[in-house]
Amino acid sequence: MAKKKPTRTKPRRLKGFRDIDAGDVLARDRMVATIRKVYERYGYGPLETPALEYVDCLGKFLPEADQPDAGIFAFLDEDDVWVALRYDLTAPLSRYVAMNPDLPRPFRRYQVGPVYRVEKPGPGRFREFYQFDFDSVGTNAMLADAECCMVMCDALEALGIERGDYAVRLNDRKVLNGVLETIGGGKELDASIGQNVLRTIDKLDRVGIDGVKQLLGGGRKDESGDFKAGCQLSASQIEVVIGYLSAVGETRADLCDVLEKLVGASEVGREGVDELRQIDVALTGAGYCDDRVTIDPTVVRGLAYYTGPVFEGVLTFSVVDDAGVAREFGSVFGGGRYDDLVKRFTGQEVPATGASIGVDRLLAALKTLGKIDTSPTMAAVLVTRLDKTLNTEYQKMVAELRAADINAELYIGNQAIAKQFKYASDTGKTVGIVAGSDEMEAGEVSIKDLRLGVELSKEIGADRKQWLEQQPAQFTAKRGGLVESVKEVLGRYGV
RNA sequence: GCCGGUGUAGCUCAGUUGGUUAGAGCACCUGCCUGUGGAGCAGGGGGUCGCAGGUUCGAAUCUUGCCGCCGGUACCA
Repeated sequence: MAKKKPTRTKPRRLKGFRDIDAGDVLARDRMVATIRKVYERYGYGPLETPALEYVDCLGKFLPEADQPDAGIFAFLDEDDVWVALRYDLTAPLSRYVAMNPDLPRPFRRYQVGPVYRVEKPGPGRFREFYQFDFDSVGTNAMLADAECCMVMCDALEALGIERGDYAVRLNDRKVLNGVLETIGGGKELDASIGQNVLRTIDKLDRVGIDGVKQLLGGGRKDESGDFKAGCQLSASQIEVVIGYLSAVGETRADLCDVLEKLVGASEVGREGVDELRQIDVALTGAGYCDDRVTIDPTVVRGLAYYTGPVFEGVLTFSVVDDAGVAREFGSVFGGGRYDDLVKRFTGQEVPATGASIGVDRLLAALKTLGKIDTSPTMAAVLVTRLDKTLNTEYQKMVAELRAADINAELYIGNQAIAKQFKYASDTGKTVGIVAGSDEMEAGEVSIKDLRLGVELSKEIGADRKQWLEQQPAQFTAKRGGLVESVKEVLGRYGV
């Protein structure tokens, strides 16, 4: 008879979710700390809201279907009410503002945390990911939007990304809408067609200008032979859109002049251009010129809730993708003005504007640039336990080191000394301390430079015995000089 | 969601036209070496061949369905 198999639980992880190891957590914390300082320098303060919200407050409840929108993680709570994990930090912010009408306005806050979406995971794309937002609620002044652009610039520069390696690109949804009005012949274009046109413009960087032309018209067949139906615009309408997308100007102000002509008689269009002009003036006044912030008619930023200016921070240096093609790293910041978000709670217009960092993407960028420390270990010193009857003494040693603000770990496993050194090595320690009866009698400790040791070990030949006797990376110190000696070794590596 | 690829040990992969007990390298563990990380040598653990069904005397291999992963596409607050 076959042995009965124990039923074991298979370790599994939810699709699109990640375990984040020490190096990445620490790197992310360092990055977040740097950005937080920039936000605070502008006067933004922190806010935390819960990960779970009532679905209707997130604005994703479908009353007809009597259930939440697909695309969010939702469940019925114990009272049979739909509850969901937040899918961004902006919806909770508007809920918070609506619940706290006495907040001084403009209300300015930053928030960092994980958000959740039920989407197909892809490269660099997860179902749980971090966002880091800052927003100003309660002002319709374009100064606020201009400031968002400045904050993005400052944050990227604070992270060590050099001017020229990034750009903030600015546009205005009202200008986009003005163009749609124009091709509608003065009348409002059918909403779904308008959406489709915006979606198509959003694809510009992937399908190119010719692809956009095809998608605006009859449709497009891609490399795989897949056919995608187009927006069915007329040739003259397409021309207007393409003309708009190709608009250029020497400066932001020049481009505004060009855009003004393109939107023609459209009132929203003119309004949008006027907003861009105000932002330009504010930015120029603050010294943020065209080398950092440009107006880019191709920026759409999804179909979201944006009502006015939209902007994105992109990294312009190129990276080689998996296919071996060099391409721009892409967008790491995105944001814009959303004037209608609080209204659904209070009925009052509460103008707001802000931006959000894709934390994971930006972190990936910093890693490829080598601009972030990803060293995983927190510990610097391992005190080994050669002789288990000396535990008290070992504990004194780590206590002394810790009191001197040195990260010190006492080996708490049960392995022999050889394994202890391997452990020290595997966990990235810089210094190993050994003290057996020999040392104790002499009032000494042995201190080993583990990093030097690993270098020297490369030269060991067959003569292991001699190597062991000499221990060139090791020296003895007076027991009383423990802290000082450890500091000396750590100092060699700037730890 | 749709299209394509793929799934064998912790990792990277072999596994010939279906045929004994499924292999290698790396990693891991033990010993040589009970006071020192590497190398070497010797040994060891670890796989219901993604899951379920079908064909067959016999399936990792052929077949169907499902799932996961990777890539593209759609969507993207």
